[in-house]
Amino acid sequence: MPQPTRVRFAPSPTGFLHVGGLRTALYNFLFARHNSGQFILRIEDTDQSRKVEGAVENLIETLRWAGIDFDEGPGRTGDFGPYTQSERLPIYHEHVNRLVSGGHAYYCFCTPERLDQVRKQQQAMKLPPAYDRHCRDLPREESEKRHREGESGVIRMKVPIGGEMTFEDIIRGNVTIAHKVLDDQVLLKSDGFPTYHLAVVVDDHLMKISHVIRGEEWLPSTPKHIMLYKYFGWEVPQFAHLPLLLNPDRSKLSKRQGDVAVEDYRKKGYLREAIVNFIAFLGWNPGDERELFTLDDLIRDFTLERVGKSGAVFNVEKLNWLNQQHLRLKPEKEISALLKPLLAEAGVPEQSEPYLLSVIALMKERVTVIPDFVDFAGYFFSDPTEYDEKGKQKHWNEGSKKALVALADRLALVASFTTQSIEEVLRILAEELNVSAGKLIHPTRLALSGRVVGPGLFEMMELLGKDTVVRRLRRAMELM
RNA sequence: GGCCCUAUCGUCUAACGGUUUAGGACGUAGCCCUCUCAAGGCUGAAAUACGGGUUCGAUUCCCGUUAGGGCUACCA
Repeated sequence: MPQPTRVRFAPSPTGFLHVGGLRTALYNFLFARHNSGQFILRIEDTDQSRKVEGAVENLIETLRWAGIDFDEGPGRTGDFGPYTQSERLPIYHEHVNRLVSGGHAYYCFCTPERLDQVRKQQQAMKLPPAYDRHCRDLPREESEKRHREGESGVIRMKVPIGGEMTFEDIIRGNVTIAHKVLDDQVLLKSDGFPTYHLAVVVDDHLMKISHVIRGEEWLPSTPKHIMLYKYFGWEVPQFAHLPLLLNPDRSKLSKRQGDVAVEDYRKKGYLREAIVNFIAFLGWNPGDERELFTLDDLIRDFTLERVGKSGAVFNVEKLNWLNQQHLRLKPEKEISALLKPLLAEAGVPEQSEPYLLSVIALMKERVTVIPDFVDFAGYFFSDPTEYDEKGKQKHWNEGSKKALVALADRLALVASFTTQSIEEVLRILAEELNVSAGKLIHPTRLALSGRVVGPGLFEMMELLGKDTVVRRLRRAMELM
């Protein structure tokens, strides 16, 4: 009977969800769904000093926004809770004590000052910094006594002095690390909290995690984790270490070189579909030439075998393109729902739904993110007050003004104000005036929208309606 | 410094020893379409880091060099 697939995303609540974190969460989620397994959210808040208020709620909300829902986790029932590490302290104490009794871990009473001094000496001697194992061979009775008497200290794991460890990573194959480069890692801090290394192993085992899918930064410490599994006598899960996400200069993706919080992209008006699609492709591909994927498509096709090994640069240009693609696929009604709050915020009076839908239909192939509708299509909601300077120089002169006066007069008489009839009126006028249609089209667009770019003029005019068109045409005479 | 990982167009990537004049996408250049801008279509420039092996044959396997990244905390 094969083990059921159970994976987890285990962030620490130190701020906003990072795009790298989102990708780790996404891959875990996709892997779980693809294999009909469970996806668990666990909060790793063992560092009291780095805790950020509201970070957990923010994290969950961002995952929810992205469409990544978890089966077990904080605020959800599950058989393996609690899912927040700070609520599991007794579990870690019990387990670390087992390690001490078994001779696999020991009390260490070295002060931070001594540790610091040792490190400095090692550095001065150009030795690799590591704990000098000062307390490793303290007699058990002595250390138990000192502990009982309340002496402050930590518990460290005992790493074998010689030998090496080889483990298999689904993405990277065999990785070998010599025991001698491994430190006697602290497992339990003096504040009674476990370190990541203890907590992750205990929880992954207790929560029956089958595959540990996490960032590459954990690769060097994986041997310590495996060692702990062995010390406990537990079965070791499978590991998959994901390549890192990079800045354009190929350093680890960070603030300062652009936005790294998923929330930032959300605020900029990127679609969740585009973000998810884009993030998924940073390190994974389906093996063929398809690029447009919905979350369901990803679930269907995602496998760890097709995840790459090398870091991927987060390239906004491609995200923009993907966002455009998803925007085109998205029903106008949904775009409208996303757009309305932005319009309200910009002070645009409430529009009727059919009108808004028509504006979206006309503009959606010309925008990259949702706020572009507000920035580029404001003239659909109010008369222009400014006119493009270059456009004025190019298209606005006595001739065009005169022509537009005539155009306004004729349009005012049109009974059925449709794209076709408007175009007919304009082209006939152009012919009569013996000028090219462009000589009327460009100044008309300028007068109606204040801009030199935009959707097809006749469609735009139909949508604006006769009254508005005639009014703006006449108004432009005075304003320009 | 030590250890580990990685290395195909500017970027994301395909190729799992031969079907390859190394394919696609973004971006970029040009053309077409056209009332502008987009969208769309077509065309172009653009890569196997370097050096050794192994092999009849290496982008693909091995070694080294170089470069980049990660780790090296009582942070995760």
